[in-house]
Amino acid sequence: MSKEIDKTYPDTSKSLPIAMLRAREAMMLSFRPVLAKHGFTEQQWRVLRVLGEKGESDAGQVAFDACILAPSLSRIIGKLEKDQYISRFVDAKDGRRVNLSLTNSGKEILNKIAPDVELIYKAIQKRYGEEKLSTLIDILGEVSEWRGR
Amino acid sequence: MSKEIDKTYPDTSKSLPIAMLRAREAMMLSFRPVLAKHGFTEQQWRVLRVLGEKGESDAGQVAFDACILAPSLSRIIGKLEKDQYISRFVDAKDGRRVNLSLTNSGKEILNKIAPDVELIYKAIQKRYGEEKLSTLIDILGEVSEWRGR
DNA sequence: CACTAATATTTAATAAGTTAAGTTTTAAAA
DNA sequence: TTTTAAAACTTAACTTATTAAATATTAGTG
Repeated sequence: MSKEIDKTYPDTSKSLPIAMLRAREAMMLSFRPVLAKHGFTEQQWRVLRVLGEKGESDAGQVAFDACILAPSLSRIIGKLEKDQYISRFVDAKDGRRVNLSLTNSGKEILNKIAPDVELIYKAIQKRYGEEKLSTLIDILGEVSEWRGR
Repeated sequence: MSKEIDKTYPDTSKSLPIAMLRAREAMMLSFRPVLAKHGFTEQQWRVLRVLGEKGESDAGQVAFDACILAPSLSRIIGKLEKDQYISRFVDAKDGRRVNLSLTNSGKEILNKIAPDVELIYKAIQKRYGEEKLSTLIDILGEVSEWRGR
């Protein structure tokens, strides 16, 4: 009877959450400096992008789309509003809801930064191939539906 | 000439970083409560797991393996050491390096929590199939090599 | 209509992420 | 050897994440 390691858990290299973390981090190392150059964090950028895509959306939906928890979003939109990139106004029909949209200034900065970001994305696509990345996104999409056993 | 949207950036649904964020978040919604039940955060857990796997490792290596930046790790190991789950000692050969390892208490808690975590992982595997998940991990591994354009 | 429950957001407290700067120790150059 | 540069880690300052609690509004009940 050898003195073995009690290994009831998988190697970290086979951990899905860690694998996703590493892959994401590798990409963000390229994206972050571009955003930083314009004075934005990745979270702020996600909020701007989501609003640019949807035009107008309530805070809850933006939180979901940008993958940011409500409490974090509250402060993020607080700053973006202060900096005049977004507008915040209470919904007319439901006083609990807060609707958000880009200001002109917000649209301008979005269109200004987007090409730089897209450039990096294109380089990634070129290296790994659209098919592989699209497979990746598909599987990630499926796994995103996971809602606990 | 129609009044089109200036769309030089992709839909957020096609953004790889966001896709990875959402997929990871879906999983962590299952894992986090288990860790929280035992009083650990996911980052603390990653540190414990990495040390359980490697036995002993310097801070820089642990930071890489656990996907945590050095400044964050400094604080995390500060707490784990205070709580007696890990030992921290300066390397004999290189005075700059700090070596880390699990205490007995750390090993115990690791072996106590691991089965609960593994249970969830098995459920995920059962639902999506090992092949698909292994494809996912493979592609994520490739993308992790990305080092800027 | 009064009362209770549910929703949407915000505030608060603690932990972690990110960038820059600071320390200490080692390696390399002059 | 003295000086400089590099490496490993820590500290600091600010932003974000996470959980829980608080606020305000709407919806549902009796």
